[in-house]
Amino acid sequence: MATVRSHPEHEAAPKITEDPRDRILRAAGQEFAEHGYEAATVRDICLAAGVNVAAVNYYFGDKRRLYIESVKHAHEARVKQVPLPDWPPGTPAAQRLHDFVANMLERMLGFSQPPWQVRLMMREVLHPTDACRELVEDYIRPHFAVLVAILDDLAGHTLAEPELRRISLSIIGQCFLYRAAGDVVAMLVPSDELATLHTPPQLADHVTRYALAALGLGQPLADSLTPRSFPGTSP
Amino acid sequence: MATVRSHPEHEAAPKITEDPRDRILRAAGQEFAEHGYEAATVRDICLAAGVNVAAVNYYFGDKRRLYIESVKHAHEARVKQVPLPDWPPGTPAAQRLHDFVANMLERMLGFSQPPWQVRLMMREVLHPTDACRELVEDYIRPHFAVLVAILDDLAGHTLAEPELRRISLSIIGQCFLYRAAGDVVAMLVPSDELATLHTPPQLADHVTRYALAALGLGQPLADSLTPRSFPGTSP
DNA sequence: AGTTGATTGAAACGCCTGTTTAAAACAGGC
DNA sequence: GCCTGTTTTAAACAGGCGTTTCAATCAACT
Repeated sequence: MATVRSHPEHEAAPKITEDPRDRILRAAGQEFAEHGYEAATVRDICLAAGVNVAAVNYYFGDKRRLYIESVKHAHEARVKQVPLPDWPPGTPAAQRLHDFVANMLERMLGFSQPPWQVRLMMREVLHPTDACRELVEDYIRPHFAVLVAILDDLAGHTLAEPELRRISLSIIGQCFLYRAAGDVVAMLVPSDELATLHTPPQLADHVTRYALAALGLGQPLADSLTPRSFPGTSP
Repeated sequence: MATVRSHPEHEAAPKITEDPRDRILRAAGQEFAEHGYEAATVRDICLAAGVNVAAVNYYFGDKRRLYIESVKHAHEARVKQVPLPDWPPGTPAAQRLHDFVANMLERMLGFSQPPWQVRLMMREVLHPTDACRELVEDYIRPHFAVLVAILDDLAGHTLAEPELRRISLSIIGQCFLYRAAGDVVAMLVPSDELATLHTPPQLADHVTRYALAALGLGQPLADSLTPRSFPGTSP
């Protein structure tokens, strides 16, 4: 039963991952991300990983523990892939906000990394299981705290924490929509507009401008040409 | 076991739905909403509906068609339950925006109706199937158009359609987050704060204020006490 | 060589799935 | 009453699921 690895000598063969455990973890992540926990089958995972069906029991015990391990695996890989910028002291809060939003969007939508990792984590967010609490504490809450701190600076420390949290959630929600409901967004927006205006960089600009304008720190999105008293009444 | 029918003549007994077809549809909606299409089982649905397993085949053909029918069923019920306000002419756009957001939040989060209907539709948004296109065309796109029109009025017809769409999506995203990732939000926000500030009415106020401020039509969320040039640098 | 213990392989185990069958129960018209 | 068409029933079907078994294989050590 003991999992004794058998690479006693040189372990410098990082080209192809020949460790069956890692192969299973990666294949499981993709299958779980694509079909969900219940619909993904152990047989398909093992087929994709090129191992026998008994391997998943040998290395992980059962399907549930394999799932939890694969979520953690994807999560750790993602943290390494797209770390938050390390801002030098004195970086303006407005720029940090823009960087933060761009980073979040790149992490959620970017093509630079395999999409199944984010899809897997997204499933946990939408329908939490045991693996979710760990995900929140290790990954989401720290990011959330950074955003709250940026907004606190941005507002000149005049806003209470609850209000900062609400604004943070407003910003996150805008990014989240594109990740979680991207297919529907694509149906609502003309395809050419989607390709030009709804890319991660463009969206980062938009969300940041929106937030800054709402805080009274940037110029409003609509440079009011109508009287401010009854702005909406049609002429 | 037998569901004895005893209303051959007058069918004016709308209290309890005794039509097996409707019972199956409702039970299927709940099961599909809770577990998803693949994980929900025909047997559980029939058990909940109090009918034999063969009934689903008799009335709907197979599981897939039952699913599509149950999505449409829930969708139609929801449209009747929470209709958009019918604003009298001259209603200020700002108020229409607030009403629209409040309506959307009530539809997504409100306790006044069974939650499984929205959960079912949410699944379609997050992982579209055949039933999704119909949902978008009949339900989502008209609502989206209303929001775009409100924002167009609000901005005094100075913004281009693409920009109006982006702002609309920003507003929708804020509401969407609470519905789709509500569990994670609850982990990030203290529970007392959640109960007071993150209720549908409170959120409607917040999202509306946020939007109005961003458009330069309301007072900014942070009444800038810090210089506007480098607002974020810590003192 | 032979031995040991970690890995792998093919096959089988129950169990549950969606779907179908054929007979039974029912309603209404004669 | 009998007959007809619709609805409901219990039982079975073939197939896929997660998991287990046990013998075969392999690498390393004596």
